[in-house]
Amino acid sequence: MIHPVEESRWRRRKEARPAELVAAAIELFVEKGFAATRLEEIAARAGVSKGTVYLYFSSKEDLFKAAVREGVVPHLAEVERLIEEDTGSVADLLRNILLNAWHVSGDSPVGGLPKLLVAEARNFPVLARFYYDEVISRSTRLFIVLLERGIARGEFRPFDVKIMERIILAPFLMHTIWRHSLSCCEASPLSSEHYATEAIELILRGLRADKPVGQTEHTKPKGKKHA
Amino acid sequence: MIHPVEESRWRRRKEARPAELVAAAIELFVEKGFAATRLEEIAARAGVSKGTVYLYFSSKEDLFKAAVREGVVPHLAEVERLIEEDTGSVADLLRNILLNAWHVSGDSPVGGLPKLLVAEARNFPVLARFYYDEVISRSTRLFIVLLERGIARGEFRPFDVKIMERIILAPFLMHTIWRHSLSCCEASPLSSEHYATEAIELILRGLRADKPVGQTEHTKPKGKKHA
DNA sequence: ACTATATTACTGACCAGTCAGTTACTAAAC
DNA sequence: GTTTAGTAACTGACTGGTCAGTAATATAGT
Repeated sequence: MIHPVEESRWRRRKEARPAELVAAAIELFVEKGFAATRLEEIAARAGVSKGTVYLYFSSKEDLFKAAVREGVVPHLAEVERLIEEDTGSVADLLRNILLNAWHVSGDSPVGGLPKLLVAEARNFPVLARFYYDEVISRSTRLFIVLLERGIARGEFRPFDVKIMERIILAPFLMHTIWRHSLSCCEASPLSSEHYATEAIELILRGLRADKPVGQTEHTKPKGKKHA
Repeated sequence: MIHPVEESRWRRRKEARPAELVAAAIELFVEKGFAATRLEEIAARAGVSKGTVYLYFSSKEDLFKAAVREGVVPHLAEVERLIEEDTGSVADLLRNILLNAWHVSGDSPVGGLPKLLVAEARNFPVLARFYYDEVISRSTRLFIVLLERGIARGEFRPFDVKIMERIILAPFLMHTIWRHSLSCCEASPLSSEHYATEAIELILRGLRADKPVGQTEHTKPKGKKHA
C-alpha cells in the first residue's frame, strides 16, 4: 500500500498566519475593493478557513489597517530619511524620490492602495481617516519641505507649495490608479518607464526658476514672470 | 371642513420619470459607488418605488449607461467642435478647454464619474468598457490632436503625445477624484480656481518649445535639450 | 489529557430583481 | 354628468442569493 504518510489536514502556524493573511488581504483588497472582497476568499488565499481570520484580526477593517501599516509606512520612513540627508540638488533629490516610489508602487501590490482608498473613502470613512493620517498627510508634508527648499535655493520659481505638491504628484498617482482600474480596457498600455521620465521632465521644466536654464546651483534667480 | 383636496399618493408621470431617475442615480452612484447604491434608494430620491425603476430601465447597469450618455457625451461633442474651429494659439485653446471642463466637473455631479469608474472598473468590466469607449477614448483622441498641432506649429517642444496626454490631464482628473473621495478627510480644501491656474501654468511651461519664450508662432524651434 | 489552533455550520442582515395586486386616469355607455 | 369597464402606471412584499461575524466542534502538538 502506498500512502505511507497520512497527510494532516492542517498545521498550527501561529507565527506565520498574520503575515500571510495580511499579504492575501492586500492583494485582494487592491484587486476587488474593500467591500467586494469576501473574507472567505482572503482566508482561502492564505490557506486557511474563514474562522481562522478572526483568531488574528478582530474585523475586516482591522485587517485592512494592518495591511497599510505593514505595506506603506516603512517606505515613508525611508523617504523621510533620504530628505534629511539632503545631498545634491533638490531637482535630483525629487527625481530620485519619485522614481523610487514609482518602482515600489509598480512592483508591489501596495501600488493599488491609492485606488482602493479613493474607491472606498466615502463608504468607509474610518478607513479613509486612518489612511489620511497615516500616509497622505505624512507624504504631503514631506514633498512640501522639498519644494520649499527648492524655492529657497533659487532652483525653483516661487509658487504655492501646498497646491503644487498635489499637482506634481498627480501624474504619478493617476497612472498608479489607472493601472489598477481602467487599464484593462486599453489595447496597448503605455510604457511605465517612459511615462515616469516624461512626467519628471515636464515637472522640472515647469518648476525651475526662469533664467535660461543653467541647471547648476549658482544661477541667481531674477524677477519672476507671470503668464 | 377643510380637506378639500384628498392628496393622492402618487401621480402618473410617464414622461418625467426617466430623467428624474437618471438624475437621482447619477448623484447616488457618485456619492456611494455603483455597487453600494441600492436601487430602492435611487427610487426613493426620485420619488417612486423600486418597482417603478424597472418599468423604465431593464437593470442597474442600464440606468448607469443612461446616466453617462446624458451627462457626459454632450460635453465631449462641444469640445470637439471647439477644436475644429481652431482660433488663436494652441496654448490658449488648451487652456480654455481645460478651464471649461474644470468648471463643468466642479459644478455638476458628472464630475464624480471619473472616481466612480476608477472605483468600479475591476468589478464591473462591462461598465468600464462602456465608459472607456464612450468617453475616455474619445477625449484622449481629442487632446492628442491638440498636442500634435502644438508641436507641428513649433509652440511645443517635441514629446510623445500619447504619454503626455495622460500626464497633463492627470492633475485635473486627480483633483476631481479627490473631491469625491478623500477630500472629506482634510481640514482646509485647496482653492479649485487656484489649483487649476497653477496646473495650467506648470503644464504650459513644461510643454513649450525651448527657445526663450516668444509665445508667437514664428519662432523656429532649435535642437532640444535633455534634462 | 489538555489546550491552542483551526474548521465547519450557522445566524442575521442585506439587496437586485420579480410579480401579484392596487391606484390613477380614460373613455365608452347610459 | 354620472356610472362602469378597461388599462397604464405604480407599489411593496417576496425570492433567492450573498456575506461578515459567531458558535460549536474537531484535531495537532505537547
